[in-house]
Amino acid sequence: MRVAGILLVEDDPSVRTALELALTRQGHSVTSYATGEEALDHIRARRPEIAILDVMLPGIDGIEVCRRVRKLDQLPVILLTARGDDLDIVVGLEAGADDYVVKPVEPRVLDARIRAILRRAESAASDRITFGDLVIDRGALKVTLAGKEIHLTPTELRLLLELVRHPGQVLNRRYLLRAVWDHTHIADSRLVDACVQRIRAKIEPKPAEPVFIHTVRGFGYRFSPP
Amino acid sequence: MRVAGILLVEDDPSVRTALELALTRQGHSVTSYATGEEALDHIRARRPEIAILDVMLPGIDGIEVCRRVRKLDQLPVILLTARGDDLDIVVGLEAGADDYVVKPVEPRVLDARIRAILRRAESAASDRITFGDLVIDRGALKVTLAGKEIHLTPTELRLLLELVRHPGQVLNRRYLLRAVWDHTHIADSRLVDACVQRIRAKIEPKPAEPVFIHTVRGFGYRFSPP
DNA sequence: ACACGACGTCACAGTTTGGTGACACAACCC
DNA sequence: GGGTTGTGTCACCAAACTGTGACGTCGTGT
Repeated sequence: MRVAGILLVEDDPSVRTALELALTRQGHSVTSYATGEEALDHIRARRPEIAILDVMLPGIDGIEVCRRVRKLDQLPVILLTARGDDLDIVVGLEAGADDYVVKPVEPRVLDARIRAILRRAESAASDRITFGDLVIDRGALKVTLAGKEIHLTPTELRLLLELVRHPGQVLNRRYLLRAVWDHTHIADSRLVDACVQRIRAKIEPKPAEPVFIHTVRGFGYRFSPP
Repeated sequence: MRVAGILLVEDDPSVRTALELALTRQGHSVTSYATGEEALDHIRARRPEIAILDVMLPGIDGIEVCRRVRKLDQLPVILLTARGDDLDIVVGLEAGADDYVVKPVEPRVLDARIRAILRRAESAASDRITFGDLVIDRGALKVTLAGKEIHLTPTELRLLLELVRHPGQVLNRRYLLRAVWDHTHIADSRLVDACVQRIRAKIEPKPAEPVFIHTVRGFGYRFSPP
């Protein structure tokens, strides 16, 4: 369970409140701090979705916060600064930042950049993944197809999640047996096939021509979005 | 063996060559085009790691290329433009671009932004090798030729992968029989030949004049890119 | 030019593989 | 207990795959 939201770190109170207000208006939930120390505490405790860090901060500066964050997390980071010379940008991005934005910034632009970064980070980190009509919520353990909830049994769900964890990759039957079932299973069994078939019957519009779970004859199965 | 690199699309020849040179100097492998149509073909056929698209292009513009790319792939995209007004940026990012860079751009900065995006996209990257029009994805066990997926049977795929594992090397029939088939096979048979022939029929534009799998009379076969 | 061995080509039948539905059994819930 | 649900197994079938051998073609050395 994660608390969604933006972490904003900016020492100038007027800029801070202005940005906080603007981002809130764009529909984000924002928490803001004035120092890097507070920001690091917040990140450790609350796991925000993304951090927007001013580079010039008293104490630990934004670049350093970014470096430390990178060591412990994949948390997306946008660096924000008044200085826009090339060296600063290069240094900032090399510290692990995902984007580098020069102040003053139009709120709509910042919002668009936030969304662009979240969009990419989401596929890897989020609890909810979307493949066309198919939505898999790993947190709620729920699967919906075109808005309608699909009931999957525990085993089916585990198998589907295992396939989805490696999108586009072919997973062989032995691997799936180990990952989804207890490793105490005979190597040759139609168990995986039967389970795949049951999942298909539930999530594939035309089970005979699967769109999500593809058979790779002689090797195994591959989950790939349509 | 070549690894797919950066796709650059820019209609102004002088800017294009300048950027291509600069990026090559930074250690990237760059392919460049002047139009969106060519770019889309290239993407389908060669699966680059990242695309850098000028927004203002004759025919299909960069934004539209970006939109179409997003529909079929997770390919990272950087939009490049001379116009830097806010609305453009928002529209560009909402079309699915990962970053939006305003020209003129310092090569080091562009390089840093490329690396920042690749860093984040990397987690989803699978191991593909590209030989001209031929793309072999070892994770997905998929082979595509000029963007079209080629169906290979298990044995054909195993043989092709074995050949590709040693690009430029001549592999003799006995070795291939051991590696691809069970080692319990008679040494002399047309088996390898027949399988090579079947692969050629699928991946070689003119099977009679093979470009990928070459016969080395008296020794065996060699896979080498065109 | 000729012979010979190496390789390409092809069709086909036996085998393998995976889809499918049925079924038995265990677990679970009223 | 009686019904319901989930799960593993099996048998059967269609489709796909593959090895084989016969034959054609090509390259090479004499």
